Amino acid sequence: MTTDTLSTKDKILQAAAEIAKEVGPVHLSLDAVARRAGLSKGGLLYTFPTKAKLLEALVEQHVSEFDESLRREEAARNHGPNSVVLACIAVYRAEFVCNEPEPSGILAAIANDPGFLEPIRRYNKQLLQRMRDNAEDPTLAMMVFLTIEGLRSLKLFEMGLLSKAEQIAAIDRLKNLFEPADPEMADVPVPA
Amino acid sequence: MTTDTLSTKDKILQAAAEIAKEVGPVHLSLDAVARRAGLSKGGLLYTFPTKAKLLEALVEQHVSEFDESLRREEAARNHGPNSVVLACIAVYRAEFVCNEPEPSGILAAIANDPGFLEPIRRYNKQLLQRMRDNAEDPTLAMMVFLTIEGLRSLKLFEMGLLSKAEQIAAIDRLKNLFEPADPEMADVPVPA
DNA sequence: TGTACTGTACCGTCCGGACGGTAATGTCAA
DNA sequence: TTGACATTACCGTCCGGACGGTACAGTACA
Repeated sequence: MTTDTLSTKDKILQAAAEIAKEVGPVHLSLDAVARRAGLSKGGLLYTFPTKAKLLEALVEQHVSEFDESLRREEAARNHGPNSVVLACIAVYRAEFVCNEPEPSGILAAIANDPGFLEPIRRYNKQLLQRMRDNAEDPTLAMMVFLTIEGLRSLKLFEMGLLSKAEQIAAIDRLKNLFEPADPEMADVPVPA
Repeated sequence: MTTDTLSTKDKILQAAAEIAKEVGPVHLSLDAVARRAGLSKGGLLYTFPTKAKLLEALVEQHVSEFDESLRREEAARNHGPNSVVLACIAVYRAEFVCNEPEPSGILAAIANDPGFLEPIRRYNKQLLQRMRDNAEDPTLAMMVFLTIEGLRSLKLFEMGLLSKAEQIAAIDRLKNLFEPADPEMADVPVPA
């Protein structure tokens, strides 16, 4: 039951993200989503009673998926110093290596109603705080956050500026800023 | 005449960006833009014969404004080494200090038609190339590009994560990576 | 017997865009 | 310098279509 529901939900969510990406959030219609997801409009409205609920789910899905991965990576690092920053880098690296699709759904949600930014704002605020509190060099943590945000943005808008290798190199260089055993080296970047 | 025309155009462009920001790009209607810009729908359609043309102008305006500022800053640095990166940082810093509004218009354009990403993609590709070619440390140039992109993204989505002071500090720290007279220090960040 | 849909028909609203004006200003030739 | 026409910069109205959402009858599986 739950599995079936989730599966249908996921199909819808995926369809919505795809359509938003293809034709732009403005032209994301429930009819098109239903068609792509392989069910009727009635069925779609049965699962998500309004368009707003669908968009909300799109945002929720993305944030909670990221958070789950992050917590897992943090735990794997025993919540030690810099674990939040490193976990964040690891999650982004993984979702990048696994070729996860860009979250066009979020864009669609925001385009429909800027109010959907609020939960994301809240989450990011709290995340950045945790990154800094847990990092040995808070300023550097902020720089990492910004760089990842830059990579994310490039991905979100499908700018094909950097090759996969370049992006992974950037991520790994970021990681190296934190991982050297010698703490005095923590804010010295490795040479190119 | 021309001044009047430009003024009307600018009023429309500004109105469109404001509305997009307030109600979301999806709900950006020509009627609303006309109302906000203080003219009739007919007058609006006279200035921009289609909605697509309006959105195109929104994108064009933003890109060309940035490019003009950039070229100016580059020239001020006599096109010497690192001048592109430094100019880029300076432009972003200036438009940030001057409290320029976030370019919600671009979001609106993209939301209407992802095709509007293409010119931006092209511009960014060429910009990044120029940054690297002109920089003493191309990898570091890329990192700067990503960090600025991160700050941009934060601004675009109005995440109020970093205080003004923090953002300026981040920008200036970025600048310091390139500006020290001693070239051997070029990729060592100043301590926080 | 109910949960999870399908399929269809329909309603009200909104929107982009076309169109037909019009008033003010400019141009130019007789 | 005046009358004829052109251009610019708008106004107000209308329409076809799309979209979100409702309602409801039917169906298939468990």
